[in-house]
This record gives sequence, C-alpha cells and structure tokens, in this order.
Amino acid sequence: MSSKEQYIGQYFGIQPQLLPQTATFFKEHALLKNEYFCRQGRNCNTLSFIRSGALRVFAYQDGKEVTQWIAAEGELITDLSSIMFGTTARWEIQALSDCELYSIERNDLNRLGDFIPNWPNLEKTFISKCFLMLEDRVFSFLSMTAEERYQQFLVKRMHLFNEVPHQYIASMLGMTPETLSRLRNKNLK
Amino acid sequence: MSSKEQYIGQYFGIQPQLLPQTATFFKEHALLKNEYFCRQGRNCNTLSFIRSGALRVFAYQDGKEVTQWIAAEGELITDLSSIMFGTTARWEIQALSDCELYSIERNDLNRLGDFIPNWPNLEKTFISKCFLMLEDRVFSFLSMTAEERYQQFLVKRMHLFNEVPHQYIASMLGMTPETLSRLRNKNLK
DNA sequence: ACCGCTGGTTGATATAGATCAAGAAAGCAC
DNA sequence: GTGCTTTCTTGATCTATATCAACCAGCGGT
Repeated sequence: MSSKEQYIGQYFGIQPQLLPQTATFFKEHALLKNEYFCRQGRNCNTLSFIRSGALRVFAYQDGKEVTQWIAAEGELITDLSSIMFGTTARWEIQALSDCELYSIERNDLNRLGDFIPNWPNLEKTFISKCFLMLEDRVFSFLSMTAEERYQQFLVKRMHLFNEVPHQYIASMLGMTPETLSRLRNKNLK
Repeated sequence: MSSKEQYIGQYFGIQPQLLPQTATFFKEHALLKNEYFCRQGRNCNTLSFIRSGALRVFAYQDGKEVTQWIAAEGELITDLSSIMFGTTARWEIQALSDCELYSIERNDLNRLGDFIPNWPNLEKTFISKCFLMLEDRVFSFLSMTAEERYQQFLVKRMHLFNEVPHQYIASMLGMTPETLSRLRNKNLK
C-alpha cells in the first residue's frame, strides 16, 4: 500500500478495497516555504493531507497577524467554509516550510460518495471530531491560564516547537511571544 | 404546518413534503428550571429543539463551574460527542428556566436517513456550521479584549441579557461577573 | 408585607500577561 | 566564513482583568 493510501485510509477510515480508487483522486503537490495554500477572500477548492512540512492558518486583525491554527505532518488542511459551502475563504493559509501534500479538489471530493457507500457518514464523523477539538479549545480559553495552555500544548504537540517559529505557536495559544519565551524558560528549570 | 414542523424544517432544510413524517420522530418534552438535560459522564441520547426557555452547557474546573455555551429559543441542544459517537457526555446541561423542547432520540435520529434522501448531507452541513461558529469563537479569544467580546455579544445575542443570569454570560465570554457588570455600566453612559 | 436568597453592583487591591526596548542567537544568502 | 535578517530572550514598566469584600436589589415563598 502506498504512503498516500495509508494517509487517506487512516484519516477517513475507508475500507481497504476502496483505497486504490480513492487515492487516484488525490494528487501529489508541493508548496515552497512562504507560498500560500489559500488566500482570504478568494476561493479555496483544495483539501490536502500534509505528508511533510507545516502550514499556518491566520487572519489579520488591526493590522496584526493572528494565528488560528498550525497544521503539520499527518494532518489535514483546508478552509472548511470554502470547501463545504463554496464561499470565499475565511483564512490565509501559508506554508511555514516546504510542504508535500496529497490534494483533492472540491468537485472530486463531492464525487467520492459515488463509490464509497458510507462516505457522507465518514465525512460527518470527521467534521464532528474537528468540532469537539474546537470545543476543547474554547474551553481552554474559558478555564485555563496562559501557562496551563502552554503545558497542555507541550503534552499534545511538543514536536511543533522544533518545526515552526515560536511566535506563531504563541499566537495560536493566545499569548505574546515574550510570554511564551518566559514560560519555556521557567519550565526548563 | 405545525410549529414543530417549522422549527425542524428551518433548521435542517428538509423538503416540505417530508416534514410531517420527520416531525413524528420529535416528541414534545418539558424541563423545569434547574433540571438537567444531560449529566457529564452519563449518556446523552437526546437532541432537542428549544421551543422556549434556555439551557446552559458547562463543566467543572477546579471546583468552579465554567459555562461553555448558552442555548436559547430556536436553537438546538445536545452533547455532540454522546449523540454522534455514543460516548458518555462531556458536558453538564441544565435548564436555566422552564423549557419546552422538541426531542429526538439517538436511534430515531439515525433512522431519519432511511426516508430523507440527502439526510447525511444535511447533517454534515449542520455540523459544519457549528464548526465555523466555534472557529470564530476561538478567534475572538485570540484577537479580542473582554470588552470587544462583550460588544460582539451585544450585537449577536443581546436578548439573552433579559433571559438568563449575567454570571453565566460572563463565564461564557471568558470574564468574571464583576468585569461584565463594569463593562455594561460603562457602555450605558 | 416581610424574610431570605440569589444575583448584581461597586470599590480597593493584586496580578497575569502585554507592551516597549534592547540585546543575543540563529538562519540564510552570498 | 561573513554579514544581514529574522527570531528569540530578557528586563522594566504598564494595564486589563481578576480577586476579595461589602453592600444593594429583586423576587419567590409563606
């Protein structure tokens, strides 16, 4: 089984015998560091598995960039609003390093249901899990201090510290780079 | 068309001719103030439209109640994890006032697809919208002050101020009741 | 009408985290 | 390797918001 089939199979839970056919819809595609996967206000018709590299999802607020999310190897990246509803993208998505992606276009995505019997359910399951993750994230802002959010991040996604600039991690956690730096320092001792 | 059919039709975008059949799955059911719709750690097998009243979704953190969300008339209430995946509920959900609900049980929900042709898609659309709402909420914590979140809440859901205790609104917005009180006071002048 | 309780307001003080500024380190191009 | 740019760290100060405490108002029950 190709690496591409493995990624797709794991993520969506597609039956092995359907994997080869499914995989043909996903094209390999590369992105150089700093290239944009998607621009706010334009259409984003692509959903991609990240085979290598990392991307950040952000938007401008009062002239500053606010990082909503960082996606890394083994995860999916897209602008959900655009891919689901055909609206213009809500987010800027930019490569933080050179990326290798397996990408499917919106019209092909909508055709997966033609031969994967329970596709709409798999899709529903996938989005539900994303929803639950965001629920946890909202709760973390309601109930945790910056330090606690940092600790939680350490446990869940420590590897990102070696892969992406810390300033973006800080923004994603809702703190300044200075605060993140001090927390790191404090926790080393 | 009954009020029940209207609620359901509006929310999920079900074709008019299927509405009567769909509506039979939703039972009217009442909840008294302070009664629990769902308890954390137990199963929550119900999804309900709120015909009247309001409920709050919360969890305990360090002995304190943290309000994740308040749902009011015209909205849906459930524990998504429990209803989707059959897990135990992540949240406590309690009636803030006497409530009239239109409720469907989990097994009936799963049977709607038998006669509503594009049901899985309608469900997917519904959850996607919830996801986008949470995305905005996360962004509000990353990029806005307590005062800005309050202002935004005023525009979107001002009516809740007359319906539920302010302390829960404060918690949901990520601030203390004292801060909310001061912001309200400041903005009246 | 009165009592109690829950929720809201107001003031005084404390503090987590932001901001501003300067320097150090780490990447990257040539 | 050298220099330039970007990122990270550290320190000093400031500020939004939390905390603590007291008081007040409204409402439901009797």
